[in-house]
Amino acid sequence: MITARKSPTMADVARLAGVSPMTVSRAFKTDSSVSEATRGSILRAADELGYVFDSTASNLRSQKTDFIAVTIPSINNANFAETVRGLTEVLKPRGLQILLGYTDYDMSEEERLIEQFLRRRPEAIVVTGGRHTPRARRMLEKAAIPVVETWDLPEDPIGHVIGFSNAAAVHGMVDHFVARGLTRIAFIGGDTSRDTRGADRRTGFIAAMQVYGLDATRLIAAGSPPISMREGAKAMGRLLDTLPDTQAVICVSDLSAFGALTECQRRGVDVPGRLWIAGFGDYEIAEIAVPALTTINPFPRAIGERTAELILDVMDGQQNGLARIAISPELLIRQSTG
Amino acid sequence: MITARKSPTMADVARLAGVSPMTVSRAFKTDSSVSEATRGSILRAADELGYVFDSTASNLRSQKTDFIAVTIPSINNANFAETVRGLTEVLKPRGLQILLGYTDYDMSEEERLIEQFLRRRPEAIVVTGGRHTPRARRMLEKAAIPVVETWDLPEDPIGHVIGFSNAAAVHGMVDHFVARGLTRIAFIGGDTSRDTRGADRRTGFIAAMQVYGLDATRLIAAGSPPISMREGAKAMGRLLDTLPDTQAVICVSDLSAFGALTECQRRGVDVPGRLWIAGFGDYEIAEIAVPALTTINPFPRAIGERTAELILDVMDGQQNGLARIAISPELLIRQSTG
DNA sequence: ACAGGGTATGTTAACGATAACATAAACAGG
DNA sequence: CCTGTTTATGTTATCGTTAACATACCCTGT
Repeated sequence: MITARKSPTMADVARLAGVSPMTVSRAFKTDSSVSEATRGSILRAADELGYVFDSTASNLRSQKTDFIAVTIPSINNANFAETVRGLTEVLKPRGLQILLGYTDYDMSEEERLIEQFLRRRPEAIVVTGGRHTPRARRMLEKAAIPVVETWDLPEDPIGHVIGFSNAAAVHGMVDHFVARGLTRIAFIGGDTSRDTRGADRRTGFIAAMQVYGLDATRLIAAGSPPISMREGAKAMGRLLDTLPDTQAVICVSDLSAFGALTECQRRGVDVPGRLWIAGFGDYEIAEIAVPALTTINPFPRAIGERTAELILDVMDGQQNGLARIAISPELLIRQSTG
Repeated sequence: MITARKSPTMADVARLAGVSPMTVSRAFKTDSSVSEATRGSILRAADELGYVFDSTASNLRSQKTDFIAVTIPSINNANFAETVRGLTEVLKPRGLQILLGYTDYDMSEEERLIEQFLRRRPEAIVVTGGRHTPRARRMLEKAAIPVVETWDLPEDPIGHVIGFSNAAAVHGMVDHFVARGLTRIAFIGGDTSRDTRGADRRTGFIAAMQVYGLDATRLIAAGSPPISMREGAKAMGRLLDTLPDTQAVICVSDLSAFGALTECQRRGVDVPGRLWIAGFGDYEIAEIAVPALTTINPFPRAIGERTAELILDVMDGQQNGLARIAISPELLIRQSTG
């Protein structure tokens, strides 16, 4: 800390090791042809000087950053975290690093992030969802790198797509309930379409109810998305107060579903005896709650893994056209529904 | 996509706008002195060409990356997520971007990450916890940037510290239970010290029990940290089977505490009637569970905010020596304990 | 009218690595 | 023994931006 002189460069290491800077550069990438003796003395010299490789220079000259930019709606969400883990796990062995940002479910924040990220010259960019501001969309379209939209199956994709239909998944859940003989089914979700995937789930609910000619107006709006356990509980309170004859509730996520369940526990409402509750996402809480919650597993880890594999294929020239990979969510029937 | 020619540079923009590249550079940083007319025509030219500012070149020349490197143990953890949110919120307005990586509670993975990150020349680096591999420690010591260790109060810190004593926090919880007259208290945690903060909590538990001359051997090891809800439930099963006279259980986190609670629900064990349960972290589930869980709030958001503020102060030359900021966790007594 | 000071722009060189090309030495095969 | 190939290293120029310095012009006050 006393001597704050400039940090050493490859030239310094080269001088100490008695070789040219180019040889030092080669010694630092494992695949290159440098004799073991030379590499040894270079690494020793680097260690002695406390040399730290400078990626910023390397990035500029080689026009490669080894960054994969990723935007997710929230960093505090087990589902998106799993997608990021899937991505990381596949990309790390290839020396690619994730540049992660979260949008707080805000499209204009997403736009800001995308702009920032593209300036850093990532090798590819992964975004969550298929809806973006016009400017964000334009930036992605013009970016000369692979673009992957995930967690959705947009009709008019920008580039590659790896996801599923949120609407169809919830539709399938309604199908199941109707097949079991229920008719008075409600939906708890956020009160705006900030969370577009949540809005799609509500859309799927309404569409399914209408297919069966059932009342599709039992919709409880529970605050600004993403709604929390607490908001789920409050919404359930309102539902029990205003539509007490409801037979089943589908919640926009497992978190709100669990909150709803706790409200039933507080009020002594028997689940599933008097009311069924289902969620979305297959969070850990859904499996362990008492009763365990019926939910939908969208395979978030697989979304991340497939996305990473696709990116690697594109980089290797193995993938030519634009991919559109549909993940099939799985309906998990548990004790909370019958 | 048809024309894949090289992307335009400032020189191209300059040519089209009829100015020098330097003026383009100035036009792209808001604070600089460029006439409104010139800036306008430059931005128009940039837009026409689809120019995207190249940070990699800027970073190299200006020796500034505007990156703040941050490593956390897990990306799927509401507590660490809050810390990252606190960091982001304070750093974003200053144009600083977080370079986030997670270690999976693995010190050698942390070492790998730190090395990768330092190569990217961040303006500062934030790590979670005070224990690192010798090499990681050396790299941080030699890094010519501010280093902040968080979520802990290490005795021999590398640089700045913003955190709290996990041991002392749990000690305080034991104090409370003992004051309420309990003597047979157990601890549920992971079975290795991979999660050093979890291990510190167990240490604090044992120390406190010994202070009161109580049996400090009611320790249930529940798998590799961080332990999940499921593992918490399994551990509670073992506790009820082997030490049925236990009066209270302190769990290493709210997640395992909630898992433990569900096991009691499945077995018909009354909480808090027959057994008290407490957790750590003040996750949302602790507040909404029925009964609500007693826990400890370590103010993860504040840790992030204070850390970011400290970094800004150091960068502004407002902070000279090494900071050591102690956060005081808050004990939250809820229905699950009495 | 002229020194003094700000404002708007230009010129030059450099940040630290490496792609592309060049070369010397070692080696192999007929 | 000589040509052809491989292996290990060196030389040169460059990636795209901006720090540092230079300059031209327009004020303003006395």
